[in-house]
Amino acid sequence: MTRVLVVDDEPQMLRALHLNFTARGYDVVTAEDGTSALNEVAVREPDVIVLDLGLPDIDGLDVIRAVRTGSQVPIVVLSARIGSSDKVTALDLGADDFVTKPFDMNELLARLRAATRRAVPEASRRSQVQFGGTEVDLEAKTARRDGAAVHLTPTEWHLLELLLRNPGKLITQRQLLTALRGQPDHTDSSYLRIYMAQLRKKLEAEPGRPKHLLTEPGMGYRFRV
Amino acid sequence: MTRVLVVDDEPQMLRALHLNFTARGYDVVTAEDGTSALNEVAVREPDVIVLDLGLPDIDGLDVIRAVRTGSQVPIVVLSARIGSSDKVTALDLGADDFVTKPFDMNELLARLRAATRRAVPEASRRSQVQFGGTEVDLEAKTARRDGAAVHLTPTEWHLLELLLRNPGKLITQRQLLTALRGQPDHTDSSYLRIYMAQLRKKLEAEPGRPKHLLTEPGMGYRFRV
DNA sequence: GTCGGCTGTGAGGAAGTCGTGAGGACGGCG
DNA sequence: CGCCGTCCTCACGACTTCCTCACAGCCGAC
Repeated sequence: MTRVLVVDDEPQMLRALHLNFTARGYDVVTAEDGTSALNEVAVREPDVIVLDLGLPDIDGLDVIRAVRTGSQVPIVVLSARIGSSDKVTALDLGADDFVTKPFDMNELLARLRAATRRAVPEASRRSQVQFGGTEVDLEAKTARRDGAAVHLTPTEWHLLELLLRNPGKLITQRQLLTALRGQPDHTDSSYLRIYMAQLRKKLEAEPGRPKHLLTEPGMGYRFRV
Repeated sequence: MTRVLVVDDEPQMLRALHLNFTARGYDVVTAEDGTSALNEVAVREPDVIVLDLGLPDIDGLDVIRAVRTGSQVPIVVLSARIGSSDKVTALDLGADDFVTKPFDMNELLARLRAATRRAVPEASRRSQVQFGGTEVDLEAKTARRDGAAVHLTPTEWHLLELLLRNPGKLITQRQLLTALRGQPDHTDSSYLRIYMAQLRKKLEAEPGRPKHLLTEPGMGYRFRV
């Protein structure tokens, strides 16, 4: 379910949006000022933000700036300010769309759909990945094999995350070594080999015949769903 | 340079947009009807489209639909139709933004920047090449022939990448040999021949009669789309 | 027609890479 | 101080990939 964070200081507007969005099947989170909005962004990780520019504590434009320093979540600005300079500024700060009050609810909903649709596909962000009989939560740093909890070391997590965050994509040995250790000095891949072996032993049904953590001889490794 | 395709049937509006976009450093391509618009999309591969809904031949909404069947290029709709139902339809068909005439040029430019900014980075789009029944993703290092995954060795990837990154261009044997091995000492082309043969066997419909990985006798090889 | 150069194809040994087991080095913790 | 988990190196069989060689087919030159 898509989670939308609605930020507006007018309780009436907040209620109206909450009602409409909930009716359309969104999971709604609300905030009445910039501080709590930024907090909700960090804690609840919404899939899209509807943001009013006129907030009591922080200026809406600064909220956009703050959100964009750490997230690519789509932001639809909703504001009574009709000056085009505000629109331009908001959009250039990283907002995805700008709707002026008063607005048509159907149009807002359509723009919301457009904003979430073109967002980075959830798959590449999603922290929970499943393959074979294995479940991995990159966020919570938990892994299960056939329901049983599996323990992974920090290096194993690092390696696994690189592969799972790029499903289907080949990650070269150089990339992996550079990420795991500081420098890519070692062209020696023996280091990678033992860690891949450990991951396979812990996560693959048949470690000797991996079906998801694949080797590309002479190049690197790849995660296949 | 960002290439923008402007589609509008009013010559005056077309001129105004052309002028403004060019002044802002865009590479502008224009079309006055839906047919030529679709043609330009295919031929010029714009990075963003500004589309007027009122076209003489095809309905603007159908243009959106047609573009979206083969491309993810951002579309900013520009229209005099102010009914919210058109907005909703356009956005749900895959348009990225909707601006009603009359509009503020600065706002349009800002929305254009927003649309291009959040688009899929160029690198990951350009790295996918298709020809015949073959799909190649140079970034992810994946290849498919009639939907089935095909495995390529490092040398094969190297050779294929050289050719695909220079579509239509002749690559001499010397260039290829220098790239694959360290030194161009060997003028012997037998080495290249076996690798070209492997690529054709894996990627061409009829390896004996290649249609895309072509030989230029005495010179080198060439990739034709 | 014949010849020489170039290309496509098959086979096979050489070289490099990978998976695996064993084991030492280091640091945190009781 | 000893224990334990983690990091990291080394060595060896198995496997993939690289690269050479030899030969047949095609094409233009003469």
